[in-house]
Amino acid sequence: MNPSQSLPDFERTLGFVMSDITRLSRQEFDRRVRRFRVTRAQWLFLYYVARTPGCTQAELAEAMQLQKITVGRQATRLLRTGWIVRRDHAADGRAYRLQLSPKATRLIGRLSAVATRLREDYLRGLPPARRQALIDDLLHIKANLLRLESAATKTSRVQ
Amino acid sequence: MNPSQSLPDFERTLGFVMSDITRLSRQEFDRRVRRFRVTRAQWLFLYYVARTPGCTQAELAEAMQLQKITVGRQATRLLRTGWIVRRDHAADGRAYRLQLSPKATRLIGRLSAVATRLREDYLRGLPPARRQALIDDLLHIKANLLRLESAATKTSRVQ
DNA sequence: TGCGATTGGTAAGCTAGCTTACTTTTTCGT
DNA sequence: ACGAAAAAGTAAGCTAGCTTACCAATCGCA
Repeated sequence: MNPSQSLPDFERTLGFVMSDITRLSRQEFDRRVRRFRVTRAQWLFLYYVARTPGCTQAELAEAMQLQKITVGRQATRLLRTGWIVRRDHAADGRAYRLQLSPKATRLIGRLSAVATRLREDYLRGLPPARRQALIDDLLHIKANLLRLESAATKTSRVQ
Repeated sequence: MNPSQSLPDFERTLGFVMSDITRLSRQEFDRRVRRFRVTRAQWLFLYYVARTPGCTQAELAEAMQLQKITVGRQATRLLRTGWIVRRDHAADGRAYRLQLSPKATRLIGRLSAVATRLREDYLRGLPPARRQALIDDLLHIKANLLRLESAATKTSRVQ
């Protein structure tokens, strides 16, 4: 008389497993970097800025696939806590240019090492060939989703 | 002179691809069910309640791997909009029992069909054997993460 | 050259997660 | 049988995402 019998099995479907993995790895990562007093969202932000120093907030929003308001708020928080600096854009009076502060520059390397270590930990026991197949298949799925997205938003995609 | 060269390649690492997939599939799902006026978090909540009707909020938090306050707030929202009903627990004066309202019961089947269809869409072109390998590998990763989690929280896991 | 459209950024207000702290009720060991 | 510990739920206040709406600066074309 288990009432769940009429519903499709979902504990093992892709979406559920992937969101489990996303959640678990986020939690584990957060545990490991808690001592740096920076959240995962903030670390990601800093990571992207490190890759493209001097970028504007709108460029960052495009790269991180976030709304520009989300980026703007995060930038304000990171500014307040001294992880980034905002400079006026020389050629565009509306825009800022974002740079890492020195202490953020020092931090990035260490956080990136934590991420690499975590990845090694959760991939333990998976042979290289399986890892490659896994990433290939996930990229295949991502391409499918991008196709669905562009089909759905051929009208007025507003980033 | 690309400043990113000193940082490890990450666009193709597992974490980034999986979070891309999670985000893209969430967005696509939201697009497809927007007409039902229910968010993904709310649909998930209803789905779990459908599987275990009469559960308490604490049981639901355990099953969904959320904090009980998160479940409690969502329950309040869903109550306000008439998707669930709360009954007093007969044997425990502290607890509620959660049930789907009739309109939610009617909804679940349709939403579940949307999810199934979406899964078919984003798996298109991936042969059954690859699908099986993919889910096996993801479950392997999840098991690794669960081991890391239990190692980290052998002291005072507070759910 | 000037004006309408686009773009960079912010504001307000929502959902949804978290931690910490609390009240009330129940459970369980002595 | 009673008192301490555990458990169910809520409150407050945070991060972080979203949509919609809005300024102000810039661009582009007629």
